[in-house]
Amino acid sequence: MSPQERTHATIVDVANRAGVAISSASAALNDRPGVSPSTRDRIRKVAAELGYVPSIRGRSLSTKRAFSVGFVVERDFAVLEADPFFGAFIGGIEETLEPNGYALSLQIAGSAESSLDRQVKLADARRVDGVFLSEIRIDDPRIEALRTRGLPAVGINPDAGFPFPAVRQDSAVAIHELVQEMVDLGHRRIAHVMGRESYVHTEQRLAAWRDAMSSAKLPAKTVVEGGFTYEGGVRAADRLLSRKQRPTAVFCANDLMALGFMNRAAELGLSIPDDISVAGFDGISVGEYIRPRLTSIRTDPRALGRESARVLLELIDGEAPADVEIPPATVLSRDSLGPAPR
Amino acid sequence: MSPQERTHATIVDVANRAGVAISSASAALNDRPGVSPSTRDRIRKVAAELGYVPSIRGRSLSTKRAFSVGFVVERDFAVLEADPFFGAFIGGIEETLEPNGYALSLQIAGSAESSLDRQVKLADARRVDGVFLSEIRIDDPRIEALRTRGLPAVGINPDAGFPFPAVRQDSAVAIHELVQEMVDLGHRRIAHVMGRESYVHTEQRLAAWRDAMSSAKLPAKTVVEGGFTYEGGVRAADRLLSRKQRPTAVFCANDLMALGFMNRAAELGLSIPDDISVAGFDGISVGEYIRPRLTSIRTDPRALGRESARVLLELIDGEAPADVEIPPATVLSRDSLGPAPR
DNA sequence: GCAAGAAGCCGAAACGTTTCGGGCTTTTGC
DNA sequence: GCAAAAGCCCGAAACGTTTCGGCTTCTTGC
Repeated sequence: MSPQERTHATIVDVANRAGVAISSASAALNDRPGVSPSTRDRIRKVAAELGYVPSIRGRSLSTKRAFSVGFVVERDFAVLEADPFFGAFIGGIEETLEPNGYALSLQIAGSAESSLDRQVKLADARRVDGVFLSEIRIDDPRIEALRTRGLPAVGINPDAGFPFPAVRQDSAVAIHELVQEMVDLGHRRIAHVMGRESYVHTEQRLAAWRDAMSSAKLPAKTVVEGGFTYEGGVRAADRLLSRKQRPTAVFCANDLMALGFMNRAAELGLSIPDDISVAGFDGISVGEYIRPRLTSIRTDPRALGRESARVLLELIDGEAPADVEIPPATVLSRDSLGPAPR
Repeated sequence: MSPQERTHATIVDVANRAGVAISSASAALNDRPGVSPSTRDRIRKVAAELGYVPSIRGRSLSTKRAFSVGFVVERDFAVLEADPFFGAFIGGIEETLEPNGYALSLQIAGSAESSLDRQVKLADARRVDGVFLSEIRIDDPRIEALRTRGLPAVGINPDAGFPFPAVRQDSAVAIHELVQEMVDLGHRRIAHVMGRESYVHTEQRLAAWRDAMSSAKLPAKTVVEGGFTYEGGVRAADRLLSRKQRPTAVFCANDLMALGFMNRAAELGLSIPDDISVAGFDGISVGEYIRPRLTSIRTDPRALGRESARVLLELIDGEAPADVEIPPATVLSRDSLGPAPR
């Protein structure tokens, strides 16, 4: 069986059958002026009869548009697997893309280099009209690559000075609230398990925690890196809980690390939240399913996806969209936070 | 900023600069015969200088190929979020697609109707050369839609009689082993929490469980539906554990339901695995992170993706690939299985 | 009743590639 | 030394759209 045995009706077929020029058919079908109501109807009817659907290929070539946008996910498979951001974000993107006749070209890259490479290939082959930039690193090389190519891009939670339009969801306020909640519960030694180094969102969460600590007049010294993985959380627990003056509360930069931390703490004989309080970030559904249920910070990846796509489409249309700020993340209070032990 | 301000080098530019005809440039760059080594080199050099990358658009139109395949995911967001299949499967697809110059067009559909609709649109607009068919339903309408359109497709774990090439991973053997393990531990009343009705994989797992039970000469009567969701698992626990003669072991058709079941059982004062044994299906990483760790059945969505893409590409190339069977799923023994209470 | 304008329609070019048939030149075989 | 074959290269058509300038025909305003 050949790849395309059944041949599709083209606009030429429609035009012929309706007895008009191709240009008239095109105008009629695209709601452009210059064709009388009666011919327009006739053309429409013929098109429907023939089951005509415009070929995105011809259209692409002619309009110099791919009608497709790209998203290169750069994440370890291990992390990806337990990551809610991914699916929800894409779902949000789709909400905007679909009604606009756009499709999403998704790629998964294992490493940063390959991620850059893939992004570049998408752009150079003119496969996409624009891309989403997520999981942004400090001095991310993708930014420069995109810039020299003049490819429209939108950043998800980038830092200040980002050269493309951005969509952001503030989480600093929620982190402040969370820390304040800990303080109100009597905690004074509050540690942070930070994410993978050199990621912008790692820094953002770290900075917010630091600010919150200093607002509470507490030292923001106790930080260990957990790399956003479960195992990182386990290691962090080992490191933090072996200290003489161990923290009584821990804020982990994502839920996966919080899970690892909790499990290791339990293995070490500590009870949560009686002996130690733990909070995560992301609000993944699994946090609801474990015991104690994980207190976290709820973000809205779906809205982030929806808005990013909207901004990207505007950018592709030649507009100059302003940055978008969606409603801030909120504290998701559950059971892993308790009063500080005395 | 216009969508395409920087203009890419085309094959015409290459041909002009190299002083040859376009057809020669094309032949040279595509390793086709009919051009001397020296001119070939010259053309290649010029192409490199100009940073020439063939436009997928022009190529698509000319070759009648999209160089892109489609995958429409039809799943509730709630399920999607905690689902490992998705990310790993796509990762596997990519492993095959990327070296072959193909891209993946991903869509997420909330409902079955919309899923069909999206699939059809992808096909009719000639956006893709083929599609993956996953989460197949009994009498899935997508099959017919694909058939009438003559669009290449490959099925993931379809049932017998599926009209397109298929890639399968057997799980019946593993389910047999799992049930046998339960029997060996003294269990006699073993229940099944099945997935969402009318899905092929729901039936497959149910049938395997039934077979295993009958091999062990046990009645395969106790079945409740859990719809593949966490809440379904919770409800299943309510239903099964309120019986006078409650089961001592439960096999859930996915891990998410097993999680719900375990949590509800714990809430009802039952201890796992002392009072009741629980097993899931999928082997999601979260199963490792909860206590007790969830015994499950490990599948290999990554390999499934990799092989499906391989088969799909062959099919697109006009070959007639045979069905592929990847190594079977295995039992992932952890802590949620124990001896039957007496 | 007539010039000017508008409306409706058409033909052709353009987008970037591949492919095919056909000339020209060089090599080969005898 | 000559015909045949091979090798190299070229021009043009085709893929399916959109778009633009121009040609008719109709309407309008006076």
